Amino acid sequence: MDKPDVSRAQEDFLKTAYLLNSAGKPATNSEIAKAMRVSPAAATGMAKRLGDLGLLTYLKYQEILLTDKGQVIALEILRHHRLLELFFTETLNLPWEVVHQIADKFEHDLDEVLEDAIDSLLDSPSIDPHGDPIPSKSGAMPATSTQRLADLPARTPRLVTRVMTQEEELLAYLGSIGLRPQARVMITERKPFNGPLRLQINDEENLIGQDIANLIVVSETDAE
Amino acid sequence: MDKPDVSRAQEDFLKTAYLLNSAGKPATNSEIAKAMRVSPAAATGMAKRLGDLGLLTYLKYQEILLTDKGQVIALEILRHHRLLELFFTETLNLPWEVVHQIADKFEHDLDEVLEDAIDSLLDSPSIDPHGDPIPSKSGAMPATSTQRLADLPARTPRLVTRVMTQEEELLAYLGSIGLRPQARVMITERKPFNGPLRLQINDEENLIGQDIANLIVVSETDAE
DNA sequence: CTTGAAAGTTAATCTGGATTAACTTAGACT
DNA sequence: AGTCTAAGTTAATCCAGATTAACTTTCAAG
Repeated sequence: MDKPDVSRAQEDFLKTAYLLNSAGKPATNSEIAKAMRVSPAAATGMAKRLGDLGLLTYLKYQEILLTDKGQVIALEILRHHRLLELFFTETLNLPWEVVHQIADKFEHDLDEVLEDAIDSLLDSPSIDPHGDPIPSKSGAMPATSTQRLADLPARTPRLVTRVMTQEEELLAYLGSIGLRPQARVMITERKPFNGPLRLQINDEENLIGQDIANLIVVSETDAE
Repeated sequence: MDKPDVSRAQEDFLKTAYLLNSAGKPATNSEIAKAMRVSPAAATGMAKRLGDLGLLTYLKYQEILLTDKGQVIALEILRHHRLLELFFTETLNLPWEVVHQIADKFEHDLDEVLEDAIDSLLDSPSIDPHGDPIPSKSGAMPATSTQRLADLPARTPRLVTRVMTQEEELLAYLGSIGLRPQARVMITERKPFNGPLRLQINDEENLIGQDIANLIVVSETDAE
């Protein structure tokens, strides 16, 4: 198996395309350009290059689709990213709102020796500090719940499994009110017209808006 | 204080120049090019660019000299490198012969939050696993012994303080015979004409050649 | 004080990745 | 069907960093 030599910019592009797809959005040129904070023209150029490398299929004006080879690389980078996030929170007690940007830089340079050492230190983890699934070394993505807190009926106790944002200030806030993976949550009241939710978080009362509730993923079955 | 935005290649160049100097060699174009594994022409080009940035003084056909600003950057990178080496050996039990190449990649991306977290986890260490001094955050380089094992008189007990190679196989070998920082060493016999040395390493007998003995730095005073 | 090898520089060229500006295409809406 | 806007592409251009090939300097040794 030949592994084409891929630059960081290329890895980032593949990762971005993959993440858009897995968020249900099509990997269009403009979305990718926006996410990578480069001009649309730059994204077009990169798509062509990666198409030539056989890592994605690029057809003018069409959505970009990763090939198997491209997806393997995207998953590898994602695995690196999430392993690193967990590693840094575990070993250094760094708060969950800072590890994302750190991992973004290191993910491209994580060689296999280090990857394996981290994996075994952490006991082959399957989720990172935000609850995002960590692909296995073979490229399998662990299944995750799709139940959003925003869609949960009232008086249904659940566990938070995932918090789907990387915004630093927001994460800091959510952490401060205990809204993080493993927390027990239950909606006690829903205000009408998509109004705020009254919540119990580990037996503490709180109030959050729909936007935030939609970022919180909870377990699909009752909390024990 | 404005920090010019410096690329990895530029950081590597500055680091290389600094290391050559501190090994007593002049930072000449060819030495730098050789150490960085690029063509001499590439080194010339880089020297010009860094000269324009005010990070070194470049005069045609002359030895390269880092400016204060250039040295600050070199020391910062070196600090990152050595902190990372220590961090990875400590947290992951990685052997000392593998951490160098890993740190070479990560050193450019170590941001301050992470640097400080590592520094405090490790209790502001002043040497890395090879005994190389770790510059302080303010840029002070800890003093180190200059006594080479190769120059040590016989029957003089000392402690190994530093092992000056990054060659993987050699480090693995030296580690296997216990020749690493903190080991007690004493030369018991010197064969003539720069011949091999008979050594006691932590009370075990062994035999090494001059070349290797010259890479081993020992304490300047007797082992306790 | 010349000279020749080693060191260093310059010139031409390449590539990846980026930009802006101008043009083209797709697709929803009248 | 025609048209307007948003999305996408192309073209021209830039820069960093690299290469090879050809030239120039330096300096030690005769």
